[in-house]
Amino acid sequence: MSEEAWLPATVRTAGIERSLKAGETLFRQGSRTVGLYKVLTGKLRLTRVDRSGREIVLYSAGPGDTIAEASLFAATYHCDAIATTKASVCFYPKAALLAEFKRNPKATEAFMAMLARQIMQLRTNLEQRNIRTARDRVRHYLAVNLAADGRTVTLPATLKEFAGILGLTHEALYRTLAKMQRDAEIERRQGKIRLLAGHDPDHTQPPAFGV
Amino acid sequence: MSEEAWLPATVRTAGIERSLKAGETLFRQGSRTVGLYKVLTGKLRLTRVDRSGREIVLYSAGPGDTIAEASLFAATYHCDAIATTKASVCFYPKAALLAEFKRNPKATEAFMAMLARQIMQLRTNLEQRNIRTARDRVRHYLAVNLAADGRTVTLPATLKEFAGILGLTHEALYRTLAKMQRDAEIERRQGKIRLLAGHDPDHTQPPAFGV
DNA sequence: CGGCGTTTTGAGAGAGCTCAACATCGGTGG
DNA sequence: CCACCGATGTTGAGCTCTCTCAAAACGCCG
Repeated sequence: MSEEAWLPATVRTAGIERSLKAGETLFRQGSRTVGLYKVLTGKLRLTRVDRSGREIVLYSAGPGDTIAEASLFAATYHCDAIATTKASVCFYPKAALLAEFKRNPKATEAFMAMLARQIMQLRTNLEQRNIRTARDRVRHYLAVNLAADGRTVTLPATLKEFAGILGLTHEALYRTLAKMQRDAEIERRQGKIRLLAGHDPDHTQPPAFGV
Repeated sequence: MSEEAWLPATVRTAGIERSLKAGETLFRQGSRTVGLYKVLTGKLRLTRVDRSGREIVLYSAGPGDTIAEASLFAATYHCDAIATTKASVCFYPKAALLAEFKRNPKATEAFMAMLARQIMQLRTNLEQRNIRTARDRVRHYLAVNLAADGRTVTLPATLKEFAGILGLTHEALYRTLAKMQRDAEIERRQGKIRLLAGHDPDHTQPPAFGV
């Protein structure tokens, strides 16, 4: 997840850089955990393979994101990490981090907060997967990932990747986006989507009180 | 999530018990966070309401589970907590916990580990939601929730609740279970499901290496 | 210029959702 | 003790939506 601040300088310097070619594997589900990684450049995806051999995307990590944090406390990784594009990561050994946490409460709290944020993010993803129609799923994604202007969203590099994140086939996504364009609900330009007037996003976490 | 050990005695005693009637709300999405809760008896469900007004279950918490941990670091709760049955919970004020974490590294590490486990759990749920057919979803649930004997699974109190956890309509679940019984894949007896021979569960996290 | 992967569009089929009716169970009150 | 009532459990039929398989532009890179 995107969080720059939690790594104290002492640990940051212990990081070991590594670069990966597109398609290269960083770690596999089941292999022993050695530490966590921070994405410097490029994109990695965290995936699992279901029983029908289909690859499902658990998370798509970009620069600044940290991956495999949860594995700090597990013996083995619980998903695959594969480079989607050429990428470079920084590796932080498990022992160094745990030692640092023992010493530095600040770092600990920041790390905990990051884990907490990640949990919320995952809950949001889970919510997303419960939406049945492709159109509403796209809408939900847009609502959650709106830029500061409240009108545009930057899409993942390829639509195929986007489809994977949404849990749709790419065909279904193409069709849905095309339909939404025809209906003047969105506008697509160079990897960005713009919501058009009359189609305000519903805020997934409204400041709603009251029973 | 189920974890008994992370609460140090000093904080445990700061807990305030509270009981809820079936259907009563513990907290609502959007309201200010005051702390986290541990379920003592009964069941609570964490839900969100999607735009179509449908309630979706993010998590179903039973005795021993802790809920709203992530909210420790957030200003507002990000989902609803509603008692499914008559229930009692123990409330731990945010400030007390944070203070304890500053003092007690052991507690901190245990809490972090719990967050990490929860992340893994959520990833598993996410994986589950990617399964399209009801039958495979049930199979996946069974595989992940098998008791020690490797053959039986205790279901949630009602099938409706179970359907919610699986992200299916209750009708679809009824039909699927009935079919699986007809096919002699499972056996249902008093709230439990038993896998029958010839239908070994696939282990979702196999000790698989290779590649 | 020739692959190779992404982007599109087409047609068909399967699976769950929706709406609807009915059975069953447990608790409540007459 | 029994009738009533609400919620859960169960089954039926039709519909809609995505998935799947297929094929064809399009873009990029060697």
